[in-house]
Amino acid sequence: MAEESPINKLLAFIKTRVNLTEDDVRLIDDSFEPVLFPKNRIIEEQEVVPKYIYYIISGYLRLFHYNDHGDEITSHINCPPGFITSYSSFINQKKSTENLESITESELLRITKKNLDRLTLKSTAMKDFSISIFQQSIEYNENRSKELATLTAEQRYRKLMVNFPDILHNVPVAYIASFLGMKPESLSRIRRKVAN
Amino acid sequence: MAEESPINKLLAFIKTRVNLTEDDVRLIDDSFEPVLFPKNRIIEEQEVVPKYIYYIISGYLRLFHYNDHGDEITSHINCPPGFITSYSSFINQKKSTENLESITESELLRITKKNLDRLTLKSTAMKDFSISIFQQSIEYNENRSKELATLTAEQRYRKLMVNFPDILHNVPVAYIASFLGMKPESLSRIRRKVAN
DNA sequence: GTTTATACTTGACTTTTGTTAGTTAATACT
DNA sequence: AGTATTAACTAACAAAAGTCAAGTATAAAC
Repeated sequence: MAEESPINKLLAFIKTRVNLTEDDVRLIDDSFEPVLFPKNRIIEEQEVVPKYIYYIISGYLRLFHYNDHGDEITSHINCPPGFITSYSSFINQKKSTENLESITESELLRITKKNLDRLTLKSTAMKDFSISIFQQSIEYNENRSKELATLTAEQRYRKLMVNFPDILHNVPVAYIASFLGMKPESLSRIRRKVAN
Repeated sequence: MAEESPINKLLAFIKTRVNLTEDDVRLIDDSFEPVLFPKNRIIEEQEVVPKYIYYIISGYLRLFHYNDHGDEITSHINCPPGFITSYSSFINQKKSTENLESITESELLRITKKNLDRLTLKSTAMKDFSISIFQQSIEYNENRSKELATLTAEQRYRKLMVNFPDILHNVPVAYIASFLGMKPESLSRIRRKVAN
């Protein structure tokens, strides 16, 4: 029976989507590097080419940037199981407009673009898996756009609570408000209303 | 000197991103099919797997669906130069949640998923080009999410006018309002305000 | 443990956007 | 051309979300 190491968790996640040979498993094992970050650590910085894509073993992370007034805008929040990076910048290996930051202490598995390319060349299963991850990112953003365009602030909050009920215990409400496209004061009011 | 046929327009567009061999050109020529649609024609239907991705030679098109109240929600509007399809559904060849409709009379070049796969297998340039189109779609939706989350209705309208100044002469304001995530009455008010 | 700083909430008010209903303008039909 | 139909605009009001300025709770620092 497989030990619950970070790599085994990643392998289990990959196997929910594609079938892996023993060679695939060895390649994956060689390509990903485990890292641990304390809370509130900037992991990838804006104006810099993102070096890694990260699989989240534990912890909460976010992508954010500064708007014209110097306020932080949180564009993405994620937790296990899943990957996080500034996707379009990582794929194209061009400067990111976003910072990647750990919100809580985070156990991650990271891989460089170069090693991911090597991995997807050597393993057709991993090529399929990689494509599925980026397709999922397209779907995610199409859906996020749709929700922001059509739902009220309260409806967006309710959907988030259904999909990520634990987020409130781990992520500051100011980040959540920004991610949902509203002010912290508005989220506060909505939370009070929804609670009763 | 190249004639301004639909295929030559597409080739010119592709050449702005990748270099094409003579073989590539021949393959592309064989793979895309020119089609003409009158205005207000449903080209791909929701609940059906999208058959083609379309390169727009002329005309305006949109993606839309019906919400719980039966109202049309326009999630995307496009015009030349560029492609249009329900991306995530087309890539995965699964049922779309969106209708693709011509807003004005539209000249298009279409290609099936099967032929696109064949084309990208035979031509590395077209593989690179294809990837760049899907990467652009990721960037587009990331940016659209950001704008919907952070900009006011008026700011979103102003940005659209800067980027697509001709859209008002070709697309009903009701579609534009829906696309911008507001009601037609709000857009009407904003337009009057911005005009003065 | 007390203090300090930060995060979150609350209330009063303003601004923005949605709603409803009526009017005008544009388009389609015969 | 004249009528019917649909699209777009307007105005008055309601609801939602933002702003500003407190206050309270929570967590960090000493």
